[in-house]
Amino acid sequence: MTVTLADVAARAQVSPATVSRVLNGNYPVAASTRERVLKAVDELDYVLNGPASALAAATSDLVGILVNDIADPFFGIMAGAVQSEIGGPGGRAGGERLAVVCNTGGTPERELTYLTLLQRQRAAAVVLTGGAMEDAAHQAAVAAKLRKLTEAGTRVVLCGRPPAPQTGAIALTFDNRGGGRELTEHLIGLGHRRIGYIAGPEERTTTRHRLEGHRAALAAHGIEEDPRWAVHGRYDRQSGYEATLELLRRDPTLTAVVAANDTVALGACAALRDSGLRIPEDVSVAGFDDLPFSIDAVPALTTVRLPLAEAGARAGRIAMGREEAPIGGIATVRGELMVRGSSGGPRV
Amino acid sequence: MTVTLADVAARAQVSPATVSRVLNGNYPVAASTRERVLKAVDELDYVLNGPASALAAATSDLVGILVNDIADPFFGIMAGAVQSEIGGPGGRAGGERLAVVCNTGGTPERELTYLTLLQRQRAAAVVLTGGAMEDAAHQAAVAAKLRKLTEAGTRVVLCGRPPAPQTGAIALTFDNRGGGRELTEHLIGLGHRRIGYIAGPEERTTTRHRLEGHRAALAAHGIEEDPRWAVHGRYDRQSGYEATLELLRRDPTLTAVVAANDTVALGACAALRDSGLRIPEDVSVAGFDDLPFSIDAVPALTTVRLPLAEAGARAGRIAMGREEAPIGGIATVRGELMVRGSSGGPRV
DNA sequence: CGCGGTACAGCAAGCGCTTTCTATGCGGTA
DNA sequence: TACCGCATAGAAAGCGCTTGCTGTACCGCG
Repeated sequence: MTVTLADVAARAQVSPATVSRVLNGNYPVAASTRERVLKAVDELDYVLNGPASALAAATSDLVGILVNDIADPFFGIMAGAVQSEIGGPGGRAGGERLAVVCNTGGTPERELTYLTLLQRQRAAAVVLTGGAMEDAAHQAAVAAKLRKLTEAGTRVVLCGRPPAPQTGAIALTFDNRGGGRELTEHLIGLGHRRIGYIAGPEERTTTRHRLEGHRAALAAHGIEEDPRWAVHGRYDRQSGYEATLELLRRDPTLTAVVAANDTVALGACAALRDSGLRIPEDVSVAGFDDLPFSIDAVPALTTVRLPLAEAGARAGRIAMGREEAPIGGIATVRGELMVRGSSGGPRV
Repeated sequence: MTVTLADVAARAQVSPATVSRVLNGNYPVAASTRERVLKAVDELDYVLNGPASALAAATSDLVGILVNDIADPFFGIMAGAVQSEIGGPGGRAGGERLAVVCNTGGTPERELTYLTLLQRQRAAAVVLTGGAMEDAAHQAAVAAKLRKLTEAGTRVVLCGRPPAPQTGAIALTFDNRGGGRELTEHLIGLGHRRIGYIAGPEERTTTRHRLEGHRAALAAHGIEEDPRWAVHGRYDRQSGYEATLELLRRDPTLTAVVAANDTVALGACAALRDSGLRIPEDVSVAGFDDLPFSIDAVPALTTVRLPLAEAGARAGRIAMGREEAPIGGIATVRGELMVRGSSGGPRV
């Protein structure tokens, strides 16, 4: 039925061992033999049995990439960058690796299940992207899982996620707090004092850090935050739209709105326009991430650029052992303030 | 070192066979025995060895999803939908499947390599998304690969791709031609006669079909197309920007520009604005796909909505054998014209 | 009381590959 | 010429799991 190593061996008149060695290329094989084997492989159209090989060699060429939402470019960009570095087809590395992109939907259970599934597949490495859940029980469970993975020799890299101490995981953390602070300071510098904030889901680290940065900026400038100025929502456009209307209802005198990310900011812009407000003349808007479409918003979005592709690529290289891990296993990746048309001085 | 089935068996005082059966649940096991086994599994923190199990059972729980560009929401949305249906964690199906999202970058070699890699892993199913390359040699190679896969029992589904006859693959094809035609007819109906077209890469089926639809509309209305009105580019924003400038240079009297997709349309909008032209008063713009951000463009983009999530979900169900394949193995998925602010009557 | 049937549980043979250890042949050196 | 070592190929023992087949109780029934 299906052709096996043994078939190839028979055809090439060598032992299965020799065929295996030709295919893996980590043992001396005479050139003439090698050619004979390769010819047989070609003629029989032989394809290695991955599971069998993984079992025998106790290694696998699978690399897991966990993302919260694969339809969101924020994750897509990182995942693509990781994949380009792990040496899949077209990658730079030697062996061919299969990237397994897992969509957790941001739910703890699926995150754990995928981690187990990857552990079951004996994945060579795992990259977790995006913010973590703040639920203590879940964090402990994930940490335990990560520890198991690293102990079993799987390299674990966190990309855009807070460090997971005692797990052996390498962390490339985004400086969400610093970026958030810089962004709000920019608005304050423009003269804004009444600034609304549309935060992401409460239980996410990313949400909390960005909000903390925002508040730090307010505090640093002696601005007391009105509790009405902050709303929590999801990381999507509709949430931004609704939250903005809510914000406007609570305090129509706001002169600026900071969104949890660019997608939310787009929703905010739509809500403002639909409310008859001009951007930035009446209300300034700012986002976070600098996703590709942000520059095409009208006016172009002021935001904090996160080097998603670079971070993802680095995470991929570290996962493959092709780049040294940062000292202490933790590196902070900074964002860059991008001032564009959506922010301006407040109306007088 | 690592705990195996045998360890669990020993601890539960049963044979390995019994443990396996408890875990797979496809053979009667007394409730008391089952509990003892599960307790042992829990206590030992046992995780099944995927490769070993796949080898022994000659099946795998991997499902491959090929996309051209994972950072592009067009593919991300489809991939996410497929994944939600294949019964991974959170999915509806029973067994837990691992979705393997492979980023081909739109290159033939990587597409083939990934297909081989999936074949090697004995994937349970493979879903190919997005347009195909029109290179004859490559198409033949892919067709051969697909045939091998289906022959080996792997279900193959094409989502948003032309059918691959004689391969056993099920095709869910987007009606790009019909959508393109409808879109251009809308513009013609508004009074436009001088319409520029920014096509995608030449060798893609998607590109060709959309362009054919456009031309069919022109022909149907007796409009002779000026060769200067069409430019080819990539499916990205920058390409749209540059192509639009080129179009404007070639014929400044154009009253409308149709883009290969929404992303390209966004670039076109930017180029028009930077050229001092108003949308749609001076030039109308239209896109294709109706990606989430299209409604947030200013003015909102007139486009053809493709039911990406629905198609992806259906592809996933078919791949899992949970939905019957369409008769003849081919189904056409139609787009829906979305008329929004970016298109209006031509300037007089 | 004996027998067929049912409901479990175990044995053991692989699944297709990798890899250690062992064999063989040959050239070079003393 | 005899011996040693190197280069290369093969034999065979698993890797950890699944599953067909073979027990072995125990039940109910005639």
